[in-house]
Amino acid sequence: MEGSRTVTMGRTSVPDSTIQRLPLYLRCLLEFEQLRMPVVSSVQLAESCGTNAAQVRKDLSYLGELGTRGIGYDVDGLIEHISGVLGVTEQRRAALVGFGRLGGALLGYTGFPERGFEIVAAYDVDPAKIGSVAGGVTIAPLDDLERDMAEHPIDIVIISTPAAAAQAIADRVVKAGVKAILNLAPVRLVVPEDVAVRQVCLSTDLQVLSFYLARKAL
Amino acid sequence: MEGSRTVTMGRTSVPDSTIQRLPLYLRCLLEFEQLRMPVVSSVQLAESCGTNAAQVRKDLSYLGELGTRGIGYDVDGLIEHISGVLGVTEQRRAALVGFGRLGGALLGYTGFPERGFEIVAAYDVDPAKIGSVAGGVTIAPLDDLERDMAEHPIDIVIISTPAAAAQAIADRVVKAGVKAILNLAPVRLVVPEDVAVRQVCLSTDLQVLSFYLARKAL
DNA sequence: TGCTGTGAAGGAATTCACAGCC
DNA sequence: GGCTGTGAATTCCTTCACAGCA
Repeated sequence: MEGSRTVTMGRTSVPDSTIQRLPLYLRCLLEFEQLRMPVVSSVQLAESCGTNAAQVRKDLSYLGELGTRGIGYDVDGLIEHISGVLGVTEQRRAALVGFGRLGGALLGYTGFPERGFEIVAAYDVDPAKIGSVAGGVTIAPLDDLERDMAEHPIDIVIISTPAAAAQAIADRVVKAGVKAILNLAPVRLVVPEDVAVRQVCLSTDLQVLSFYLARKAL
Repeated sequence: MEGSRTVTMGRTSVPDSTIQRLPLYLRCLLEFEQLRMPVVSSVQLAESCGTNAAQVRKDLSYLGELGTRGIGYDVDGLIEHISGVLGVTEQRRAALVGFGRLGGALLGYTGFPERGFEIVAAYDVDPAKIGSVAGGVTIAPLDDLERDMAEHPIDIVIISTPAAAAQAIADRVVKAGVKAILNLAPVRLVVPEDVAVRQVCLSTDLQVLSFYLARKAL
């Protein structure tokens, strides 16, 4: 990852920026579905997710000819299709490493399953935490990680350890065959290029906001 | 924000993409500082934050002529300068709305102050939570929000309520004069264009990772 | 007529390559 | 010689505008 710009997809290729918007489209479509709307236009979809209609049409056209001219997009069909492209039609198996406050919050979060994810295992090094149960999983010692993953493969690992421990964890899970990591620790992970990493850092986002405040005040 | 691409900055303008990398540079520079390195080159900085040297030089050049040809960038000076541009030289005051598991984790997080932020107030609607203390602040009833903010202005509001409540909170804090919001609820907030919003959604990131897994498996 | 799908145009961001300075 | 700063070139993304179809 890190450097890749587009991803081959069937005969054509989907830009990275489009991929990042697909989850957003999906979320909006699910709202339209709950409103019992059978069809949406690119204008409606754009409005509900804060883009413009041309963007929506271009993005969706990368996935195929999903709409009907003169009518719009079938909501259920589009949900189905985008879910398929994102690979969340069946549940993805995630594991959590680092059962601190943040890790605990994630284990308790009930929104993942309906978005295609389930946290099926959690690990920590602290003996005091091992054995406790949260979100339906029992915290296991970090040493079990490799054995567990060999028995029950994991799609995505979520790292919520302190910064200092994150790289070592990444190395271990990569060696265990994991190809996708969500990193919540404030460090840039170094991984082989066939491993996808996404970095979430609230401090970074806060600093970006701070920049806009600073500009505004000038 | 939402739509803005570049931001005027003195006589010139800084691309949005550059701004998003500044916090990353800052983090790496702080590591160099701890290693007692007085000077870094664009190559070193690029390496430590996973970009390339040309990118680093371009980005930094938007902020002024901060380096010395033949030598590199003065670490302390650059930290100072970027902190200034990001507006985190003095502590920013943040307030948290929604003291659930995630909100609690944020209040407990000790990393914010060293990155220029302090959570100075926290609110919730649940009477059972009001009055409890976490991370040095007492959870106040949501109704106190406007009065508190009138007395002690807040720079940034962090919304960690359920999705359904987020927009109403946003409306209230915007009315109270807040110009920057970090939204952790999985909904697109609608705000006036002079208000900056950043959306953090782990499900979205997980789905993007899932996409890459799906492509890999094809 | 209404709305999608898409080539073409326009605009941004990244990378290149080298002039300019230490 | 080494490294920054930056116009120019390239690549990527977005927007436009309209052809094509229900």
